[in-house]
Amino acid sequence: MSLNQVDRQILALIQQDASLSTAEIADKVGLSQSPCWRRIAKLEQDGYIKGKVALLDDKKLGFDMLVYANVRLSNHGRNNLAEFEELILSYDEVTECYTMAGTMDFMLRIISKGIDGYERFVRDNLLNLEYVQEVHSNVTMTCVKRTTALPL
Amino acid sequence: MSLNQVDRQILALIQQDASLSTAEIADKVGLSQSPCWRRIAKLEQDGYIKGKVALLDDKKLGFDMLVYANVRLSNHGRNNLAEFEELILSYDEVTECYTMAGTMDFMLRIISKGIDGYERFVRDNLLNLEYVQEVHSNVTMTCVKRTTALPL
DNA sequence: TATTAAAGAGAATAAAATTCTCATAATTTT
DNA sequence: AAAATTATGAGAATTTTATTCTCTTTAATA
Repeated sequence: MSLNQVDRQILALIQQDASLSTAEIADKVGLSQSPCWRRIAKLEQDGYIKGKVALLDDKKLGFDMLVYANVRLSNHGRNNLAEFEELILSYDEVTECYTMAGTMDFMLRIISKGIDGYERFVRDNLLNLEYVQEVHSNVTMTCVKRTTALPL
Repeated sequence: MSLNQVDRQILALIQQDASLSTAEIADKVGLSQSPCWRRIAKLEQDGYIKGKVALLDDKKLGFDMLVYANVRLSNHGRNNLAEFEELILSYDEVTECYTMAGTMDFMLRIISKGIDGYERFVRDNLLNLEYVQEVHSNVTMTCVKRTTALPL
């Protein structure tokens, strides 16, 4: 099952604004409402659309600290990767986590309230773990751009 | 204007799933539909909710390459920050961009199709610029976690 | 060329969003 | 403390949107 041009257009639209009505979308892509609706339903069914979410204003809610932290585990820790990853999933402050090519590190995106909030998180939840060998914090200053949209 | 417990609950819910109906949300937070709707409307009005978007499956759409690139500008480039940032905004492959504390670098989150897609992007759009001094690519391997939700 | 499968249009229905009116509780003012 | 104002909730009414259905057209296949 593959996507045609209209499908891509639909995806491009709703990844920017999921509050568009199917009628509006239909209009923009040159379809009538019901087939447009069916396409969207199919895109969800087939898993192209993972979900719809509201994006909140982090600054306004007090989250003024955004840090990308590189975490290096000890040899011992590498045998408990599953455990570490479970923990990461449970920490709401960690909004993203990747393993990196080259190094044996994890990169974490950590959002918190103030430097103190960040320090508390790192101390209590990362340095805490015996198998965490090193945490290197890369603090962001200004957000120039941030979008969830893919370059379709 | 400040948020009460119910407002926070509402935000916590819709940042996870924006397809919930106001009736469902109302139910979960212990309100009836209309006041719940009004709260949500106010949260939008007041800017706590920046928007609603559909999250797409990047892998499924062919975006299998995710890189965090550190970009260092020359002295000359630092006098054209505005121009550089404008460009960044125009590149759909760059989904995030921050200036970093400490260094005078930018950190870019770049999503593309394959190594070749990435290389093409960097060559054509970054190395291209005379005032870009250095691009350091940090390639991600596995995505352990990724959410847009704030730790409310 | 006949036949089947995909995909679109438009109308009908169901569900949800939005608005309105009224009641209650909290807060402020006198 | 009483009166008045404001904020917030409930429920019904209305409008809009999502969803389903039927029919037609187009495209693909035998």
